[in-house]
Amino acid sequence: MSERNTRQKAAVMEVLEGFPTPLAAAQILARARQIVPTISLATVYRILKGLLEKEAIAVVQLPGEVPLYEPGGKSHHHYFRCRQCGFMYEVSGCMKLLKGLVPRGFKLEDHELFLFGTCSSCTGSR
Amino acid sequence: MSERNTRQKAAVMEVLEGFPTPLAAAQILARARQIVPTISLATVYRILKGLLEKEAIAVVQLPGEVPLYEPGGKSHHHYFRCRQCGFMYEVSGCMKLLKGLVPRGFKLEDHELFLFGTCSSCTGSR
DNA sequence: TTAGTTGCAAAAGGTTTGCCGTTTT
DNA sequence: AAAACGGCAAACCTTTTGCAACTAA
Repeated sequence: MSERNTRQKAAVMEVLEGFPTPLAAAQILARARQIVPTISLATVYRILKGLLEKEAIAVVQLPGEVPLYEPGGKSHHHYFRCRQCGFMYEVSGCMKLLKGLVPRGFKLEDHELFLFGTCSSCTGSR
Repeated sequence: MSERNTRQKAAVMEVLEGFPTPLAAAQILARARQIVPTISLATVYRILKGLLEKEAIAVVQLPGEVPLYEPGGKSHHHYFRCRQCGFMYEVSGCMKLLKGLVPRGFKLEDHELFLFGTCSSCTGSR
């Protein structure tokens, strides 16, 4: 038989879509429990896995941190993480300039970019 | 008292410096054991931690993979990982062009970039 | 009815820590 | 001799899996 629509799946997607930044599995669990109190962490992981395969969500893998999840379908983007407040700002307009970085004969298929620094709220800039 | 010079530390550094690409903790252990057969994984981790603090080595954190370690003191660089053969090619000449990506008022302090694709050996290019 | 799902608990994989005996200085 | 250090095993954390009970269709 085919895939079922369960309260748990709906809750996970609702959490992901209702939050402005990517979330870790544990955070998703906490928020999903406000909707379906009995949902377990194992279920969250299983649902995330399924959603990833369907590309309904995407993973954000900051170096050295646990994976974060966000709704899929967004256009190509990267993140700027503020070291002061921890907030992750989406950055778009990523250049194809990267192509110039690889030697002749190399085929660049994909890339991952993370920016770190201080956001305008934290620097006091306006 | 101050830091000691042990065979284990020497072995870990020797492994790291003698290898062309970054290595994972488990790989470092395997190779270090050829020098000091009794060295343990816990010791490798403790030594790596100490070397990191002194910045004698650096970590390479590919998204979704275990941390890799390389000798420190290299100039700013990134990696191109070939999806066919898995080899990691060092890429330098990273642009400050990134600065144009962040909004006004944001202070860009650091960045992490990973390139993925196929290397020239694997494409058959010459 | 019944195959996909869920919860729970156990397992796994990687990294860290406590304890105590060993080694460098 | 003493402070560091190393080995071993246990602890930790996050993610995965086995299994019996549950539930959407």
